[in-house]
Amino acid sequence: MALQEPINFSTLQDCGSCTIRHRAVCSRCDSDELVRLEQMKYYRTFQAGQTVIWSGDRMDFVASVVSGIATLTQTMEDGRRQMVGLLLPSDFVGRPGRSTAAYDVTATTDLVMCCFRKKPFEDLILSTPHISQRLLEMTLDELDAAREWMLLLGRKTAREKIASLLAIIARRDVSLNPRSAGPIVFDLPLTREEMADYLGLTLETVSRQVSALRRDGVISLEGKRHVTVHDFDRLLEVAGDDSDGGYPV
Amino acid sequence: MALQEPINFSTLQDCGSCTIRHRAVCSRCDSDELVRLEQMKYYRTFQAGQTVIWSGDRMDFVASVVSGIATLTQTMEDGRRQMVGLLLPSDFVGRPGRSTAAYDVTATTDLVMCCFRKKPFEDLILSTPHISQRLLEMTLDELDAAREWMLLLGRKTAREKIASLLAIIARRDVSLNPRSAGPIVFDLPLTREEMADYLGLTLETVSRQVSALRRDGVISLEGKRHVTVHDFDRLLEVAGDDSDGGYPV
DNA sequence: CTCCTGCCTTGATGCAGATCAAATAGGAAC
DNA sequence: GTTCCTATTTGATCTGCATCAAGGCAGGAG
Repeated sequence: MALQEPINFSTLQDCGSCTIRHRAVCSRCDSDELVRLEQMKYYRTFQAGQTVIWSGDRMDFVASVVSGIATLTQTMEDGRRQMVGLLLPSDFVGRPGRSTAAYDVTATTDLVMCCFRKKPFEDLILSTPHISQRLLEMTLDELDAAREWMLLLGRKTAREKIASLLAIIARRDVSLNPRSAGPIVFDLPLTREEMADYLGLTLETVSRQVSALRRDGVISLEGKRHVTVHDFDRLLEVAGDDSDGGYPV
Repeated sequence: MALQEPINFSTLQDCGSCTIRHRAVCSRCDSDELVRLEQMKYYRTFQAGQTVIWSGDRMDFVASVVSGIATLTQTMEDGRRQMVGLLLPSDFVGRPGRSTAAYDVTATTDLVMCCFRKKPFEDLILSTPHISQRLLEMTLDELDAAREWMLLLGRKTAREKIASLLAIIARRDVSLNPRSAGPIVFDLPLTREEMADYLGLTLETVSRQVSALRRDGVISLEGKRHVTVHDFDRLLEVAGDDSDGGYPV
């Protein structure tokens, strides 16, 4: 994989100019609260493919994803794997009050995380409602996302699953790089195998269904990762979602 | 189903003697906070099979399940259904800051809920960290449960799914009626169809796999609902869970 | 008592996706 | 350029669960 881009840590140090400032767990903090957070924070970087932490390992920090993408996966004894979360910039990792990791956390792209030592962070949220309220809101959002994913895993066909995943990635991409109209273009941040682990499929089925969506004109592919969605409503229709589910925002 | 048992509302009115006092969203409240909650609370009862609220409907309350069992389900346009949550006594329903229900909520047994009008409740949690902290903790637990369910839906076989569901119900039953050792006995609170909706299966497959577990001696059945688990570790093994996943507590 | 009705079981068959196997494409190292 | 090496595609076959179709059973109404 590519070498890691150099990180400008001097820029990172300043919460006020942080790229996830307005969306992360700290988004509601006032300047006093930010000062306290800045004192306990530190950055960690991981290269694509590296494991951040293994399920069951001692975990003495919590963190926000600053840039890059990480995954949460569960593994059964015989090796079956299920991804249970996709962590994007501003998403939160770890659980106050828990001492070990519940899932494997892996960097799928180069990754920068803003970490807080767990004990000071736990103390801080007891006295800082702005943080715990935001954390509650983010956790409720994750719970909704997990439940939407349960519908996908339990009831959707392979074709619908692939289309749903593409729609989620496309929606996120538009929210980061808004454009007025026209086709949505993005790079898949996941390998076929990672997509399979997320969707409860095999990588062969993923590959076949991606090819089928290309054949049917729902998407175009350049190379294996670069995707063009010509008609987002069509994609949502194929995904089995209510087509009034809202344009990507 | 049976007629609803009479509810003794005079007993219910008093938070101090409430059966879910120590586990619900109010568990950390001091007596002053309970007084404020008592002023805004009211009880609602539902008969088995009744719908509490439909997805998309306006929802101007949040609530705790006091007794009975409710389900959260999502439905696709063509009728495919997936249960995304099982609500047991002390579980919380609804989301502060959201005005409509995100899921269908249905009573599968006779049900008593302790409801709080949403606006006063939202105001209260802003000033009552005991409630919002407990709510965060409960939401994080639900998120963990949802993620465990994602592994089940995405990667487990039908047989493992059934065994997993039985293990969850058995575990809950032991936690409510602890007994030192010996077989675990309980009644299934769900029909075969509800089990299928929870597990991402058809009701026929559920029926077949329950019969198979009976044939193999993993469980015994009297009638269709009364289950005996002779060896909990054996059940966990069939469920594909780490056998050290902890004895029911 | 008999007849419903809702819930459940069991059997026969079909198919979506898994599994097994092989070929191809695109980088990176040399 | 050649040689690996990994990710991906594609093909052939298998299988677990869905689907379609009959009954069976228990409880309530008459």
